[in-house]
Amino acid sequence: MKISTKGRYGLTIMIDLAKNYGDGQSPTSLKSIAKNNDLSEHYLEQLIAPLRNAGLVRSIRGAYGGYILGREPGQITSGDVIRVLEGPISPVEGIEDEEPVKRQLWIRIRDAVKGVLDNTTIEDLANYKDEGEQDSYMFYI
Amino acid sequence: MKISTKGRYGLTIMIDLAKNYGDGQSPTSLKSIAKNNDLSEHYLEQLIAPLRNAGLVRSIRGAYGGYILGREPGQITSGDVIRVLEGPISPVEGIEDEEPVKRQLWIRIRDAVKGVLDNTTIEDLANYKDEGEQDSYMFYI
DNA sequence: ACCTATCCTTACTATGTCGATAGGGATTTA
DNA sequence: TAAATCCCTATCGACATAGTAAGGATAGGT
Repeated sequence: MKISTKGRYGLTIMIDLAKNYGDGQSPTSLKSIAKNNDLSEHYLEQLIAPLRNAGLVRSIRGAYGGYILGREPGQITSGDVIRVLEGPISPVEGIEDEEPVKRQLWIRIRDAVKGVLDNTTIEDLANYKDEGEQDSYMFYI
Repeated sequence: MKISTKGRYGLTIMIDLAKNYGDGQSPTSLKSIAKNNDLSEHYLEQLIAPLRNAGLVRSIRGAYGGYILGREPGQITSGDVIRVLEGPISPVEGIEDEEPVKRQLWIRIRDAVKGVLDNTTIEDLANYKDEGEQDSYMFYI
């Protein structure tokens, strides 16, 4: 029941691109994103390929190339990113094959997660300001 | 982002035990549960061991033995079962290590899933009656 | 006392995914 | 034409999943 580094690094990429969005649209290189976040550039290349295929980012090749967001940060949700990199948002494979008793449980979970992911845009994440201590009590399981 | 067969079969076991709960407390054999649900008895043995260690089921050894729920079905949540078999409910490993921007997203997802799992008891699941067509439109991703 | 049903434990295996690393090719700007 | 960048395919070690295999321990029924 975990989101892997694919989805997590994918969000990292998208948030970085969102922060650079708009200032003359000069592309951001993967190298700088990798360095910024202390990640393997080579690994990020594999993650950004599906994001490009899905139209979530556009690429500019050649020297001084890089990536820019495919549309406004407010028009891309974290659900868009997670779905591309992790597959459908669902707590089980083949939810429709489950018997009704458990199916309704999986559907409730799925809809709860969708509710969060589809209502949080990349813009929301890029603009997030840490409000301080409001989450210090949050680490119960 | 999936719940594996461990958690799913674990719920299946608990629901079966809940259905037999109360009628003289005669234990239910794993064999019958396995047959009922067309699962490998041997595999279920491995899943029920942690459930027993956690006190969610009690075992009676010997001929005519089997398992009974460790407490009333209404006092056991699906979250109890999932946590025992799948580990902590959290969309990422080490949520507290994530930077605040993404951490708040993971926390929202975690709390949404917890809300469902911790408020659905085994009794709820065992008593579920299929209401018919109310979920025929539910298979969008 | 013995047989058998059941629980209990450990070991093994096949398959797939994760999280990269390796090595190079294609394209564009200066 | 050199350098920066995107692009593509292959490979790899570690780990988890979903079992199978083999047998031991316990207790009820006869």
